[in-house]
Amino acid sequence: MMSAEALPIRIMAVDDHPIVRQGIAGLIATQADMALVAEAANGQEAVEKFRSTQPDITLMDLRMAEMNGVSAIIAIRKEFPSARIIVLTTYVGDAQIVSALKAGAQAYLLKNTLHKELLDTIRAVHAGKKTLSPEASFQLAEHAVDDALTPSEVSVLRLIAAGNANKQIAVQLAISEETVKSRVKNILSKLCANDRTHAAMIGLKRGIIEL
Amino acid sequence: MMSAEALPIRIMAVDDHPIVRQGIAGLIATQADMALVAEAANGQEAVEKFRSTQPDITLMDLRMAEMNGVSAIIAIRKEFPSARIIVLTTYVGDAQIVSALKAGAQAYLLKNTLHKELLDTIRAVHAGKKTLSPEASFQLAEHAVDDALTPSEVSVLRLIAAGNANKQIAVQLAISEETVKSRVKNILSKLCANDRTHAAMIGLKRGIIEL
DNA sequence: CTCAATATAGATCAGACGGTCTAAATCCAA
DNA sequence: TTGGATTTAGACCGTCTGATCTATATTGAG
Repeated sequence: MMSAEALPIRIMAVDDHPIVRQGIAGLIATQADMALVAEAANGQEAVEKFRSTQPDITLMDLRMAEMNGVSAIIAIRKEFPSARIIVLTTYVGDAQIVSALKAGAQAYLLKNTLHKELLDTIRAVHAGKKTLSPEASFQLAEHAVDDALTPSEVSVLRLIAAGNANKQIAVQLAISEETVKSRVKNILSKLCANDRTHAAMIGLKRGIIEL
Repeated sequence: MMSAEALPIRIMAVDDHPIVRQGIAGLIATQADMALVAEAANGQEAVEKFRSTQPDITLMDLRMAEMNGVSAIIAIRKEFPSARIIVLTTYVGDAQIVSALKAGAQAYLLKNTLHKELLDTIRAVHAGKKTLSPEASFQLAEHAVDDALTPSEVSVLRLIAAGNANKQIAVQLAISEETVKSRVKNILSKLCANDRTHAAMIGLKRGIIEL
């Protein structure tokens, strides 16, 4: 039989904002069954700290300098396949949610989540469950699976957003202008965009490309 | 002569993320000369709470639902012209910084600010000084004053970003298509953009328009 | 292995876009 | 009130864009 004072859930917080880490630390401190054992300000640090402390649960932001959250999740789970990671971030679009879950995140929470929901999720994931916040699920449901852009379409979209004409894109990707046009056509169709500008904005909103 | 135990600096935190407010609360709690007297999750709440508590210093995020930070600053300073407000936000572009300062903010800090710098700024602003974080100053210095878009140019840029053609923009703004073209020309020139798509992205990056 | 999806490439064409030039009405500040 | 900025509007023109159509090579999944 387990002791009444079981081992606390060991947690690492990864976020580039000191204030957010402070907030997580304060929240965890009020919970008897949890302990904050590490903090990291970017993905690189997160991987190193994970190695040295091996927390039960990692709270991970996605937008960070040095190494973004998705890359950090991939790196950590490559070394520690059983790592349990909860993404805790502001709205970044359905494409980012998909990437994070594919990379091996167990849960996805938005930062405007209430304290109780965050604590519940930590305990649920520690117990082996997978969860998605209602908002995240909604974002995913909004877009059918088949409207995902192919990698080469994404590369074209990125160059469109940077202000390149089809001809310039063709040169940079070493393909013909006609091919670029084909991809643009597909992009507009998949994203339901009126024109290339609209497509770039939708790509941003959905997290397919970054600013 | 003042007592050794002077009145603490009364602070309000405005941010739509509970975790950030928790972080600010935790930080303030460690300082003997400060006290958190109010919290608000959006601009609307911020105005109401300001009325009832009249804090010495308000820490204000910019991106919030209901009422954004700039509107809240304007509303608060209309009623209380001596209100001292520190903007505490993630990078949102030079245009937003200008708006916030014009609205009457005394200081502008990025959320990746270290705790010490935030505390220093609170004390400095409470003592009547105005400060800008180095990053904010840099963002401002990057763009000359004369490359600011006029209000009508901004309205065109917003419609460009929404995926409208010049003809559609003309109808929506009740002006001729030639006029729209004139504005587009000015926008491209002022923002140093290759095309309308590039202009929309730059507008976003600089906080001239929102997603 | 086979089917479907993807990447590639081309022709054609109307319409949209962006550059250049001009110019009048309005409005605000010096 | 006078000059400067803004807003409005137009002509002209070459280029780019997006729609439609076709068609082959490659690749990955079943």
